[in-house]
Amino acid sequence: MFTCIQGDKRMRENTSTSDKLLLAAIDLMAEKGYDGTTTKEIAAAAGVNEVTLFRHFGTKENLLKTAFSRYHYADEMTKLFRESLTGDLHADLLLVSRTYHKLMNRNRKLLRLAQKGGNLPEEVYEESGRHPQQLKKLLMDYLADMAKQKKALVPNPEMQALSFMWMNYGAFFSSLNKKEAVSEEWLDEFIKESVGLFARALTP
Amino acid sequence: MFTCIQGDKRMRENTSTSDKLLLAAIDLMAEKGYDGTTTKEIAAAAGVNEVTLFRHFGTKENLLKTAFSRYHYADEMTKLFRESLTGDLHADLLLVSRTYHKLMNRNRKLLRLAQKGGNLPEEVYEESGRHPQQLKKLLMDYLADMAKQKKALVPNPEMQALSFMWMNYGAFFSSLNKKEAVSEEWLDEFIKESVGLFARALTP
DNA sequence: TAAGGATGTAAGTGTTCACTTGCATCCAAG
DNA sequence: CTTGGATGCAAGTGAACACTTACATCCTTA
Repeated sequence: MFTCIQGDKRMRENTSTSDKLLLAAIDLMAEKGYDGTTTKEIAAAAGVNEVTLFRHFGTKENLLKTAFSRYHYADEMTKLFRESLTGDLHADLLLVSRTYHKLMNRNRKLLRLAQKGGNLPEEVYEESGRHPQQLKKLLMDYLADMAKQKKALVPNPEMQALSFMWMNYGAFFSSLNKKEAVSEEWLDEFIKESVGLFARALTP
Repeated sequence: MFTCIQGDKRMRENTSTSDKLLLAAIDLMAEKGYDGTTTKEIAAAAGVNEVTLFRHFGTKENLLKTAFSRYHYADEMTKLFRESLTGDLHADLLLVSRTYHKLMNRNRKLLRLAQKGGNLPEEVYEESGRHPQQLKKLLMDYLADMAKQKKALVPNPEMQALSFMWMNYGAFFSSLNKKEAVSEEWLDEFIKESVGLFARALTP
C-alpha cells in the first residue's frame, strides 16, 4: 500500500503522485513550518486528494521523514576534498566556498524547514546537523596539512576552520529567509572577497 | 483591564503576573515555536490560570507582540561606535565582536523565536531584522574611515564588513539551537582568533 | 466593613486538524 | 473482459486549540 513501484502510466508522467506530495510538502513546510502546514494544503498543492496523502504516507510525520531522506544531499564535500584540491590555498578555499554555497542552496528548503523546527521527528535534526561537522573536520585537516607544508600560517586550525565555515554559514543563513536566493553575481563577489581576505590572513 | 499598574502586593513580589506570563511565553516559544506552544502551557508555566492570560493580553498574538517589544534590546551598538572606539583596528574589532555576542546572547530566546517563524505578527520580523542592517552600516563606515586614515587596507568596505558580521553571525547562530550557550571561555577564544585573523588581513 | 480589582474554577463554544471509512471510478495488465 | 490497484469524493470522528462566560474567592484599600 505504501510502496508504489509504478511501472504504469503514472510513472511516465514526469512526477509520480508520491513525488508531487513530497515536493509540495517541502515547499509549504519551508515557508510555514511543519506545524503551520496542514495535510489538506499539501494535498491541494500537489493536486491530489487529501486521502491520497494518507494512503501513501500514513502520517504527516512520515511524509516529512520520507521527504527529508529522499532529497537531502549526499557527501559531495568529502569527494571534493579528496579529489579536487590543488594545494594552492587561495584556489582551494575558493573552490570549497563555492561548493559550500552550491550545496546549501540546493538544500535551501530543507534547511529552512529544519531551522524552523516544530514537532519535527528527531531524524531531521540529526541529518541536518551531520554536514557541518563533517566539513569542519575536512577543513581543519586541510589547514593543518597546509601549515605543515609551510604554505599557510595556521596557529589554531580549529578556530581558523570555524571562522571560515561560519563566515560562509552566516552569509548563507542571512539570506535563507528571504524570498529569493541572493543573485549569483552578488554571492560570487562576496565569495571572492571573503576568500581573498582569508587567504591573505593565512598566507605567510 | 489590560493595564495593571499594580501598586499592591503583587508588585512587591519580584515578578508580576504579566511578567511571569511574558517570560514563560518567551521560554516556551523559543523552544517549540509559536504555533507549537499553547496558551494553556504558557499559563501553566507561569503558574497562573489560562483565563488570566486572556484577561491580560486578550489574544495569543498580542501576548507575543508585548513580549517582543518589552524585551528586545536597544541600540547599544550605535552608542558603542560613537563613544568607545579608539582607532586601533585590532582593539576596536575585538570590542565590536564581544559586544555583538553579548547582545545576541542577551536576546537569544527572542532571536530563536523569530527564526522559527510560524504565524508570527509582522512586527516581530521587522524588529529582529533591524539590527543587522544597522550594524552593517556602522561597520562599513568605520572601515572606510580607517582606510582613509591609511590604518587599514579595505578594498571593498561593504564586503569586508559583511564578512566580519557574517563570521560572528554564523558563530552565534550555529549555537542558537543548542540547549546551552557555548561556554564563555570558548566563545572568547573564537573571538580572539577570528578578530586576529581579520585584523591581520586588513592591516597594511 | 464595604467595595473593587485580580485571580481561580468550571464549563463550554466554535473551529481546525490529523486521520478514517465506505464507496464509486478509472485504467492498465493478465 | 475481468480483476486489482490507484485515486477521487463525501462524510465523519475525536482531539486539541484559541478564546469566552459566569461565578466564587481572596486581598487591598478607602
